Amino acid sequence: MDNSALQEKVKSVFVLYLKGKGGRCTPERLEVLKTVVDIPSHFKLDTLMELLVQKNFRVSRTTLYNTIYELEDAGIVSACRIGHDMYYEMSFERPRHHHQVCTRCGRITEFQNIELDEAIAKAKYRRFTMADYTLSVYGICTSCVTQMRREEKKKKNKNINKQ
Amino acid sequence: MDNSALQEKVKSVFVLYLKGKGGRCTPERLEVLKTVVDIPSHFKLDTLMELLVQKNFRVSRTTLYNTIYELEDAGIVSACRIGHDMYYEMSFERPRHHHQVCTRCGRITEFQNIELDEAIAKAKYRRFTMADYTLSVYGICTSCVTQMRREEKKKKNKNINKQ
DNA sequence: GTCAGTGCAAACTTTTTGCAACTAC
DNA sequence: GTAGTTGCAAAAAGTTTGCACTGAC
Repeated sequence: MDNSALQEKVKSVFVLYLKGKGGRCTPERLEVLKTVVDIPSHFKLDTLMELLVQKNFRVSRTTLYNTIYELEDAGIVSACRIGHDMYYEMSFERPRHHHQVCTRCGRITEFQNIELDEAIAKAKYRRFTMADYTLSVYGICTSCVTQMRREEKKKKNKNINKQ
Repeated sequence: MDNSALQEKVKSVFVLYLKGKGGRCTPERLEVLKTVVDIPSHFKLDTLMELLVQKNFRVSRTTLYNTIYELEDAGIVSACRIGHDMYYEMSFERPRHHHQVCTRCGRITEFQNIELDEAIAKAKYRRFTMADYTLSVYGICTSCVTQMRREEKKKKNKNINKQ
């Protein structure tokens, strides 16, 4: 599906959702949605704000929060806490994925793993019916490992020179 | 291991950690640690504050944050975001577990699942070395399901009486 | 015309920071 | 004695709320 087709589809879902609850299709909501759909992965509310400013579309923080919550409710956007920050991302028709957080550089990347998803879906829960889940994995990304090795080498060389 | 043995063990770990980095064993830190060890599961910083107040032990918020961060660093406490709130829990010598969050009543319970842990440990990650992870499962707990059914029944009965 | 939605400012919550006084070592 | 810690108060960051005005229906 190309971007404009996705845009249309998501928009119609949101419009239907709004109609269903007696909500209104304001230009703010539609523009926020459009911007969100164009973001390829997770984003902070601040980033979304900036993107809208870049488009010369002024929205208040209040409306941004309001709209994001509506989008969550409509099942188009999902929220997740990573570390100390709140991130959002379009979840509509995106395959499920998880987040890898590098505890050194802070970069957050995504990975998919169907076996894992199945294991979580099949797991037995205590007096509980699972509907959704978030998995965040913490560790070190390979580029940080490389960098750390390089730094260590430098340190060792310095020590040798000192002796 | 009974509670006082655990208390001793955890304390010695913390003291060693503090010595190792040239930190100091202040009465505040030791009392916070003792209180944390006595909490059976996850807690908010505010709850910890209240428990200390109940003990007539005055600590400032600043010190509480400071100490919790030290405890995290020492590997005694781990932090996790659930929904909009930050929780802490003693992780020292506790088996790994995950959180089930009921999206209706907000109650957070724990569950263990070794197969899941193994699946996560064995999973292939993209340019990344996994060190730790958090899994939060969202859904409805059985007591909420029961309550919802009861309410639905009541509603139906009302409608029948109206007709 | 009506009522939901918007934007602003202010409030609120949680966490961080600067600094003087204190105290563990 | 001295450096790490504490507690306060203020600042900062993120989110929510009250309210008058606006505009989608």
